[in-house]
Amino acid sequence: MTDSTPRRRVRAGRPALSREHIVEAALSVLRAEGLSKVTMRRVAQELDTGQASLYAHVANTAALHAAILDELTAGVESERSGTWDNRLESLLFAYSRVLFTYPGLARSALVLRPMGQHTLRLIDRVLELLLEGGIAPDRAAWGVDLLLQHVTATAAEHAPPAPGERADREGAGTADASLAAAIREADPERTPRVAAMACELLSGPHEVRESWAIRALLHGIAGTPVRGAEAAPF
Amino acid sequence: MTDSTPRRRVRAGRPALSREHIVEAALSVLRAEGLSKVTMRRVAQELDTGQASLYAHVANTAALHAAILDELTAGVESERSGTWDNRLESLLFAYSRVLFTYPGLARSALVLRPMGQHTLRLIDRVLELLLEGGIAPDRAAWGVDLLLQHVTATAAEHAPPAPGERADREGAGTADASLAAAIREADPERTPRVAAMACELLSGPHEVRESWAIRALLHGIAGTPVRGAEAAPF
DNA sequence: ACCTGAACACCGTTCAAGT
DNA sequence: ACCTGAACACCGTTCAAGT
Repeated sequence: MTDSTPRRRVRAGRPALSREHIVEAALSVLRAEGLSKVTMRRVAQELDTGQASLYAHVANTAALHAAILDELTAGVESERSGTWDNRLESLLFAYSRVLFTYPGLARSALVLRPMGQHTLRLIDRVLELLLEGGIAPDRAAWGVDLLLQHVTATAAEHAPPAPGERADREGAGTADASLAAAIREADPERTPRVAAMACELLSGPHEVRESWAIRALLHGIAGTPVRGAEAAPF
Repeated sequence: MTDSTPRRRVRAGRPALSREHIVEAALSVLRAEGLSKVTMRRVAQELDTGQASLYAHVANTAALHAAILDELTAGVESERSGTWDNRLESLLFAYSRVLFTYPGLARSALVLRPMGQHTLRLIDRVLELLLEGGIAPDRAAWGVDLLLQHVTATAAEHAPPAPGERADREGAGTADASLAAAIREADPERTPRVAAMACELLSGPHEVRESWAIRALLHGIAGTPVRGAEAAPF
């Protein structure tokens, strides 16, 4: 907004570097080649400059990834009709879809804790829906974290390797499969319950489990007092 | 396992390399220098060999990290007395303590999904306690995931930078602080609820929030039917 | 079958020097 | 103030050659 006169000197058509341009370039690299290629070097190359130039606008690689995720969060919206809890679920699913599209980003998100404007909007919207559902403000405030954490962690866990993200012979994609194998082959002596309940542990398509999880979270958030040390009624 | 030997005393007479020796060496590097130093090169150096040698016993770096975490999980146990839910909470806290000690490991755990014998034991124990609490088996089976996911994600989010894990001027440690700042400075126009509830959003010491979260999860798991598509009663 | 040195193909970040 | 090339200090993984 400050520079209305782009001084394109070296090479025609090359605008001055800016945080905005950098994030834009990073996004295009992300879409084309996956998060593993969103490196300072690769993004700088995309902008026809040296990697060192980016550090004037972005603190480090983690900050760049956080900025990307916040940008992608801009498009996350809930359905406009339906009950509050259905709209909330659709909002979380929309966010989940972004994270599943770029699993590497989901994996970083828990650490990055991106707090850009779009992420704040998302938090605000979740809060709004929880309050609309009549959930006590103090429980709603603590519940937001729980809901977004769950969605993010789930994407990090279950999302397939994705575009250019090392789909090796045994990448992150087989994590689910090897987990299933480990549970199915559980020793009935050492881990009797896992062995006995292998079926239940591995049952259900992802969507159904996810829907259950969100309902369980809402149920727990709504029904668990913040102050009282007394046990919740089971 | 004996540790706290500053110099490589491991493989004194250079016995054959084995997966066990490698994990042991990796653990000692972890304890001394943090996860970021648990690299194929550094561990190989610890064993006085070339990095390529490790690949005969460990698939890749991720597998090595998973093996380490499973090993650390061996010591995780619940208190022996108290109500089932208090014992469960103590079990989760014990696991949490391991993850908080090596935050980098927590950060990887969601992706790694380590499924060694000790992790299976932990799952078995959680299942046992849920069933003891009278929670329906199908809900308990799906609930285990939710509980362990939460603990892991929380450690990944909130754990401080730790030993040798890049405690830079703006490492992962300030994530919490910058998040707090972002919420406190939230624009009342764009994000009115975040601005209005900043206090509630940021309130409470970690332990209290964590205890609330686990109670909320248990409450939700116990009270949310797996099959029924009907909304849970709020 | 296991072990090894060396190489390949990358990283993030810093810094002195330019403009 | 911004930009740059070059360098520093690392990575994971592969591979041909050894034993």
